Amino acid sequence: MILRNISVDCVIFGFHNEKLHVLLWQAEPELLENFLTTKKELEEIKILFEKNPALGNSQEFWGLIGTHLPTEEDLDGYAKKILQITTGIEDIYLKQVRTFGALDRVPHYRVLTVAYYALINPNYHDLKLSPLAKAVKWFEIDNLPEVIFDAKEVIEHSLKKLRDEVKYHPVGFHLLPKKFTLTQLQTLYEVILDEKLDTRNFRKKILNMGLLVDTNEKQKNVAHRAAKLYSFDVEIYNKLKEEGLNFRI
Amino acid sequence: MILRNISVDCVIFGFHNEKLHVLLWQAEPELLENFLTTKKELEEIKILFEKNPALGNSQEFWGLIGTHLPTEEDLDGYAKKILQITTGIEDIYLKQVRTFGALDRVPHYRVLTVAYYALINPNYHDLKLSPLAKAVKWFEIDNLPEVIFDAKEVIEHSLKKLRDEVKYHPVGFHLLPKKFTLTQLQTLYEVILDEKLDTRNFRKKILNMGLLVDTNEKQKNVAHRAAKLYSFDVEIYNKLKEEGLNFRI
DNA sequence: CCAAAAGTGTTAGTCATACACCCATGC
DNA sequence: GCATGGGTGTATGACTAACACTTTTGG
Repeated sequence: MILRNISVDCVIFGFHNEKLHVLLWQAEPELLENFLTTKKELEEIKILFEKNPALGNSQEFWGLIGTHLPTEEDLDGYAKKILQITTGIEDIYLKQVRTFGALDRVPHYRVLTVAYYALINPNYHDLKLSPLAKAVKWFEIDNLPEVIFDAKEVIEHSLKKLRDEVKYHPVGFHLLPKKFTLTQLQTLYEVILDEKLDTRNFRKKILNMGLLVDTNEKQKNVAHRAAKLYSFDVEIYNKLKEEGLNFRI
Repeated sequence: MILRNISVDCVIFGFHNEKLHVLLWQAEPELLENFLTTKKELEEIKILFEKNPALGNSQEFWGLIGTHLPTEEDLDGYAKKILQITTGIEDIYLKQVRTFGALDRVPHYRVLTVAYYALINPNYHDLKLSPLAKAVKWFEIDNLPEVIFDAKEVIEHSLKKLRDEVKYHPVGFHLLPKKFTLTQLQTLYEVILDEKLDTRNFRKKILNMGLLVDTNEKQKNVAHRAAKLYSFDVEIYNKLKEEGLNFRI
C-alpha cells in the first residue's frame, strides 16, 4: 500500500561543463512501477494521476524524481532506493532537506513532500543504463524549465542547503570524479557558491588541511601543462576531524 | 479529518537555572482536543490511542508535545499552533528539524513525525496559563525521563541542530529575556555548546559585532556589582548581515 | 569590610587577503 | 613558438587565544 499523503522527492545535483545541474523527469505512472513492489501500489498511483490533471499533463512540465511512500518502506531507505533505480549507483551522497507541507501546494489532494538532495557526477555515471533514461534530463540550475507544483521552491531550498553545507563539510567531492584537479575543485566551489575564489589562497587552504591524497598521477592529453590529480579520502577526513580539523571554505 | 500517518512534534527548549531544559508531557486524547477543530478528529485520535497500548500507557512515559496533522492545517502553521496553545506565546522561534520515518519507530501503525524545535524562556512565560499545564513539565536536557517511542532520538537530533545553528546565527537570544546581561548570554552559550568560553574574549567578540543594544539599565537588587542590561535587535542584525557581518561564536 | 560577580587590555601567534609571474604541454 | 591553463610566495592587516586584577554592590 502507498501512503497517499506522503511523497519522497529527490533533488539530484550534478556538476558538468563547469555548471551545476539538476536531474528532472516527466513522470508517468508506468515509470513509477520501477519504484514499487506490488501491482496494487501501481493501481493506487494510477488513480492519483487520474484524479490530478496537473500530473497527467506532464508533457509540458518537468518534475522532481520521486513518488509516494509505500507503507513498508523506510523513509531514508526509500529515498536511496529511488536514487539507485534512477541512476544505477549504489553509494550516493544523500541528505534530507526538509518536509514541505503548505496547504494547496498540490491541487486537489493533500500531500506532504519529504525532499532529499543527492550529489552525483554525471560524467562518470551513465544514466542511459537507467530504466528511466528516456524520461529524465539534466538542466542547468539557472536555466530550469517550467516545473510542476512547488518543485521550484523545493529546488531552491535544496540549493540553499547545499550551499550552507558545502562551506563547512567536505561534501563537494561527491560531485567530482574520484581523481580530480585542484582547478576542478575550485571551479566547483565557485559554481556552487556563485563567487570567484583566489586561486593561490584556495590551494593553500585546501592543501594545508591535509585531507587530499596526491595520486601521483597527472592529466593526460591536455593542450597545456598537465595538472596533478588528487583524491579525497573520507577516512582521513574523519581522523583529522577527531583531531579538531575545521573544514572551511 | 486527521492524517493518520503524519504527526507534528515540537521539541521545546527552555533555558533556566543555568541549564537547558526540554518541555515534555504525558499526552491523553482529551488534551489533544485543544489542538483540534472538530469532534470527528478527536474521535479519530481516540481510536489511535486505543489501538496503541504504548500511547495509553503514558503514566510512565513522557513524550514530545504534538499530534497528528489535520488535513486542513498547513504544516508549519500547525507546529506554530501547537506551540501557541501549549505556551500561550504568539511569537516563538520555530524551526523544522527533520522528518523521522523509520519503519518501526512507532509500534502497530505507520507514522512519520515532522519534528520542530522551539526556543522559549520559561522564566518569562508562565505556562500555568496553558490549558495543558497539568500534563506538561520541564526536564533538564541531560536528565531526561523515560520517553515514548523514538522521542529520545528526536530530541538528540534537535539538540544537534540547535548547536549547529547557534554558532552561526543569533538564535540564542530567543532563550533569554528581552533584557539580559553578557554573563547570561555567555552562560547560555556555554550550556548549549557544552564548553567553557573565555569571558574577556567573549565580550569583545559580541560587542564588536555591534548587534547588541545598550539599554542603559542595570540589574537591581543583586548582592554584587550590577551588570548592564543589553537587548538584541533583529532589525540591526539584518542590516549588519547585509553589510557582510558574519555572526560566529 | 566581606562576598560575589562585573568588567577590563595587552601580547603573541595564527589566519585571511591581495596580488603577478613563470612553467609545462600539445599543436 | 604560441596558446592554454597549472602552479607558486610574500607582505599586511585582522582576528584569535591566553591570561589576572580592579570595581561595584548588598548585606
